[in-house]
Amino acid sequence: MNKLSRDFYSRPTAVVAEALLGCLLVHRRGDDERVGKIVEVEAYLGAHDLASHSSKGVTPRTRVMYGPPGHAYIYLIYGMHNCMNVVTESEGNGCAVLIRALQPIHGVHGNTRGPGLLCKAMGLDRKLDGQDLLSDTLHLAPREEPVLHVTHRPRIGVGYAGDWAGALLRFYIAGNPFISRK
DNA sequence: CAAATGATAGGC
DNA sequence: CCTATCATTTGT
Repeated sequence: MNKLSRDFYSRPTAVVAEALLGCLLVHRRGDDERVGKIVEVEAYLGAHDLASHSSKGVTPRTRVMYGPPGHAYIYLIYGMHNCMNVVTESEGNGCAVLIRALQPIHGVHGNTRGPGLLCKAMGLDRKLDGQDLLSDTLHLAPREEPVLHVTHRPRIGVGYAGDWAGALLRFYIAGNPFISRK
């Protein structure tokens, strides 16, 4: 199966974020298998990161984020779009990596340039919130080719986060045509 | 630039 | 209970 291991996720969030670039996201429902290559991510740190949902502490919504690593944190944003994250570090830390864009590999139809769009194209929604990423239903697989150059930028849409708004925690594969924005 | 659209968190 | 806000997308 070649899934990324629990240990892969149990590392500092920014390290995991960069390591996820080029890896494959696999969602299986019955006969339907959809695979996309991760080309853009953002790291969300723990309670001290004002851009992170975990800065509100443990709530019904952030429960999964504060749970053990290697699980999916999927939430509804703006009443209409789902966003998928991967929980990192260790239980109680509230860290995760937002997947922002994919390059379609197999069985994926539609636009995957943006966190809401890729969830729609991959068939991901909140029913998968808390899903174990070592499962067959939803998991990640190692990159098949090395990622040569990574670009670092401030995260998108977090202008409310004060000093954290400018942190260079958005990473993408330089030159990849499936990035959500320049 | 503004609307769509509903869950969430915080205030009262 | 009430309401401002929101890790977005789409159309004008």
